Amino acid sequence: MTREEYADILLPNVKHDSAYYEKLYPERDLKEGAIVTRYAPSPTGFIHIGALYSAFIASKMAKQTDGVFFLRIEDTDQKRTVDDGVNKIIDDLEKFDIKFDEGVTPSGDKGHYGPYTQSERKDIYHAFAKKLIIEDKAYPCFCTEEDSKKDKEKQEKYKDRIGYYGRWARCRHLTMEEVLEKINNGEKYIIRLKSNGNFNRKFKFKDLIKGKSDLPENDMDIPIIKSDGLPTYHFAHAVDDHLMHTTHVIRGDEWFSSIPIHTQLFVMLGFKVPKYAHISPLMVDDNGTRRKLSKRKDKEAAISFYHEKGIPNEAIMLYLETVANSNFEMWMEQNKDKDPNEFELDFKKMSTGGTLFDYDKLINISKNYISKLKAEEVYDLALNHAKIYDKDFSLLLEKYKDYSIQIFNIEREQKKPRKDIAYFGDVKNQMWYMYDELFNTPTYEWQNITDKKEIELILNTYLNEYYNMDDDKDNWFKHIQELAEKLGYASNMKDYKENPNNYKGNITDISMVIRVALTSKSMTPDLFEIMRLLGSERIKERVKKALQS
RNA sequence: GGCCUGUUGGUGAAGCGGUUUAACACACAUGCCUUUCACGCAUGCAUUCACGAGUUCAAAUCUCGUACAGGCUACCA
Repeated sequence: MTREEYADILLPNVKHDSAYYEKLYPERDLKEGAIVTRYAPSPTGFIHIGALYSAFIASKMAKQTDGVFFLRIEDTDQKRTVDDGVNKIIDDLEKFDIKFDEGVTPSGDKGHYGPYTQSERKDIYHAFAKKLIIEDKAYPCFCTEEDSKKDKEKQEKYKDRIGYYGRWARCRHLTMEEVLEKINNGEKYIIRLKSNGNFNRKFKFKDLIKGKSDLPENDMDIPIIKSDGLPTYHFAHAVDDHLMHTTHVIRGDEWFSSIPIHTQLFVMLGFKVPKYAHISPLMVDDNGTRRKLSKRKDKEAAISFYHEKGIPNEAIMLYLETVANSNFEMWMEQNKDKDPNEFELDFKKMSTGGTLFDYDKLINISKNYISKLKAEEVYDLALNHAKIYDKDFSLLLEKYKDYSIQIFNIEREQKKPRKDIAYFGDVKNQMWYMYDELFNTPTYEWQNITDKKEIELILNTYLNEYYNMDDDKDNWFKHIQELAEKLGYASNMKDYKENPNNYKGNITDISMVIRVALTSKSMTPDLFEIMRLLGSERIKERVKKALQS
């Protein structure tokens, strides 16, 4: 029996041979230096921030070199795949403006290097596995789970390296006849690589991010085709990235230790080894120790967490970019007029250790981002957020649209805008008192002056003698100063600081009484603007209300 | 257990053999400015780069050992 016939029995019904597929996927016609890379998730549900991070880096690298970025779905583990998982991934990434040049889309594949879903490429993997069998670089293995468990126990006992290799690779030396007999008996099998590596020999490897290192050769006869006929990750990676002409494999650093397997697979298959860039993971502090951000344990791993808070997607991207390349922030500072997209990411500037996910920093970036938006943009975004997470508040925003925009415009759209909205979930908390519907039973935060009589005196004197709704800001302030003087308060801080004993208090006390009476809060944006928006009717009403409380 | 990788302040980091008294940003603290808060401005916050030894005229930067942390060690990706 020839090896071809033998391979046919092991992997029957393969329509084409590997040469056929090699021809089907020709070299890409791209300019020098163009990066062809991919995002290759398993469809296991929502996308988390770590995945978003690597998808972003990969997409940006392709874009800035006029390369190709494609989406490949790695669904070779059928137990883990989730219904509609693919659409969720595409949806999520779209929100962050990450788009694919080719690959899986909701309406089918796009591009000439498909299919882009691994479960649809079974015939292709089998063609290449057959090639390996014919060349005596792969063989069937009939070991059961029981067998490998026993071997593992022995290996542990004798302190031997754990795994299926060398003398432990018992099916490696089965003769063709023995194999055929087992198949006739109906025994199940997988296909394993016949490794030619020597664990005690090292080879030099250069990762684009991690730099140079010496790695031991792989000597494990790793599975390449599972008993369900689907390939393992390693094998699919080699076949797909070769056929799809991926130039750079950009992925999470948990794959780094599989490099010996992957380079070996490429070489044994006769493929050119691609360049690798292993991204270090985002970490969290878990009671003093750091660990990788976990989809299951950490609420901040889910994209929905930020969505719920109302942190703009753009701010998240800005944050991820500063984590990716720490010189990004400085670049932004020096190129204020430029689009952040013009910044070029550099593998060499990516950190090699795990980065602690810094929520404070994200908030700061978000705050700065929102402060630069126009009032109307803030209104739209706040409304969108409220529509989902605070229906009642969204109704108010819609009912008083112009009024709300004016509130958002206080101390905004100027050189040094107010930075008080960190995320849209916080908007109501900052401006609820501007809506009568929400100003029902406020708790007044009186400061310094708490004596009811004094408060009453200040407010009444102000309303009766100094308040003029038509005042501009200068006159308005002048009137407050006059009020202060009349009641024995210092009208400017300098005088007060020189002789504090000459006064009952100072102008800040007077303003505070008015501020708290009108809003109940001691911290608000500019009082003059607030009063202008409230209007004289409501000012009078609110003063009355405050005095009754 | 084995094999890799990493370790610069509260955090992210820059620096990678000599003008570095270790950039910059976040956080924190104080002061100034301001009718409050915020903004802005100023100042402070690592005498030292996990620890130990070595190489060198010179080390955060090179070498080795130790400790700690992370990853991999599946017919999961």
